[in-house]
Amino acid sequence: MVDIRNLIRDNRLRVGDVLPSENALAAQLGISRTVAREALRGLAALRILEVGSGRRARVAGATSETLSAILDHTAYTRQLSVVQIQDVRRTLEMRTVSLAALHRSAEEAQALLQTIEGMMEAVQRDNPHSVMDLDIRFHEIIARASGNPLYSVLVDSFRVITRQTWHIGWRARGSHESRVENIKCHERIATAVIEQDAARAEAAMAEHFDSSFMVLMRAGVS
Amino acid sequence: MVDIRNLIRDNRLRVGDVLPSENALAAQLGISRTVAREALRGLAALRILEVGSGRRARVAGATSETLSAILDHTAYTRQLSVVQIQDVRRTLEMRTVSLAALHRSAEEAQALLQTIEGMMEAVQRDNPHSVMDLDIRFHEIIARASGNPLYSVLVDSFRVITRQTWHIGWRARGSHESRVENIKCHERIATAVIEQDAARAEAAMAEHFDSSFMVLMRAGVS
DNA sequence: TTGTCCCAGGTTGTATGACAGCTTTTTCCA
DNA sequence: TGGAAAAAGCTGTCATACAACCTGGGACAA
Repeated sequence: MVDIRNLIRDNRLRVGDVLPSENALAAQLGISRTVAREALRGLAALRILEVGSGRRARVAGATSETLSAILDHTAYTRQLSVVQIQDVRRTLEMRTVSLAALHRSAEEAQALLQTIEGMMEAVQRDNPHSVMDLDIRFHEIIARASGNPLYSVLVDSFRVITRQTWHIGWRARGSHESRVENIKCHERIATAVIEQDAARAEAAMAEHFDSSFMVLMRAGVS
Repeated sequence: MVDIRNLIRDNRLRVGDVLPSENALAAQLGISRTVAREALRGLAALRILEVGSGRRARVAGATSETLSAILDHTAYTRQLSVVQIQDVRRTLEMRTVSLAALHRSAEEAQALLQTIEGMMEAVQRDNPHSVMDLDIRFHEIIARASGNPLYSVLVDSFRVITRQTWHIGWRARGSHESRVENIKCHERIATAVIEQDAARAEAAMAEHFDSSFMVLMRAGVS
C-alpha cells in the first residue's frame, strides 16, 4: 500500500501546497502511474488532497464532506438510529453554543439574526425547504463561532443526514403556531449567544434539542 | 464522477453484501474498468467498502480509521491545536461516560477493572508505552459501553492523534506519585461507571480531563 | 505600458490490453 | 463421501495511448 501521507509529512507540505504530478510520483516511488494515481485518489476521497482535471493535486483543508459521507452510509446501513445521531449532535452543540457565546464576532451575531429573520419569513410563506436550509445554517454558524474548527467539521457533517429527517419534524409540528414557536426557540439561542450569556445559551440549546426529541418521538421515529 | 453509493442504495445492500466485480460494474455502467475500479477504491478509502486481492468488494461496517486519518492530517497541517482536540474529546467523553454508567454490561465493567489493574502494573514497571495503550483502551471501552456506535467511532478516531501527544503528558507528570494519582483518577471513573452512578462518573471524567489539561498547559503545549 | 487573446506544453481523465497472484468454485479421484 | 487438484474468476499492477483540461508565457493590440 503506497502512502502519500508520508510524502506530505516528509516534505512538510501545508494546506494549498501542490504535490508532484502522477508521472513524477510514479517515477519517484518506482511504481506505475496507475498505482500512484490510485494512492492520490484515495487521499482525495478523504479530502486530504484536492484533485482536479488538468491541475496538480493540492493539500486540502478541513472539510466535513468525508465524515458526512460516512455518517450517511452508517445510518443508511442501519448501524445508527435517528435518536443516536441526535444524541451526538446534542452533545456537540451544547458545547459549541457555549463556546460561541464566549467567542462570537459581530459578523457572526449579525448572521445569526439574519438567519432567524429568514426562517420566520420562510415559515410565513410556508416554505419548509427554505426553513430547513436556514435551520441547518443556523447551527453551522454557531459551530463556526465556537472558534474550534473541529466542532465546525463535526457539526457540518450532520448536514446530509439532518436533511433526511428534518421534514419528519416539520410535518410532526403540524400547526403554524408550533412551527413559529420552534423558530422562537432558535431566537432565544441566538439572543443568548449575542448577549454572550453562555449558561442561558446552553439552556436554550437544551430546550431546542429536547423539544425536537419529543416531536420525533411522538412521530414514531426511533 | 461515478457514484457507487447509489448502487449500494438502489440494490438495498447491507453490511457484508458483495458488489459486482470491477468488470461487471464497468460493463453495467458503460465505463472502463479503470474508472469503475477508481470509484470502488474511493469508497474503500472511506471504509464504506472493503476490498481485497482476488475477492469481490463488500459493503463495510463503521470504523474509526477514516476520521482518524482526517484528524491526523488536520492536526498535522496545523489547522487544529492540541487544546482544541482535547476540548472536543472532553465534550464527547463527558457524555459517553454518563451513558456508559447507565448502560454498561458486566463484561464491560470487568474490562474496565482489568484495564486499570494493567495500568497500575505497567506504571510500577515504568513501562509508559503499555500505560498509554491501556489508557487509550480505557476510554474506548467506555465509549463502547455507551451503547451508541457513533460515539465509539468518534472516540476511537482520536487514538492516532492521542498517541502523538500522550508522551508529553507522561513526561510532564514527572514523579511516580503523580503518575499513580493519574491512574487513581481513572479508577474513580471506572468505579462510578461500575456502580452506575452517572453524575459521579461525569465528575470524575471532568476531573480527569481538567487534570490532563493543566499538565499539558504547564508543559507548554498549546 | 498594459491588458487581452491564444497557443504550446504539462497534467489529469479515460480506455484498452496484458499478465501475475490470490480466492472461490468446480471437478474428479481415492 | 471427503478431500485434493484443477479451473475459473477476480483483483493488483503495468504499459501505452489519446482526449480533455489547465496554466503560464508570448504575441499582439490598445
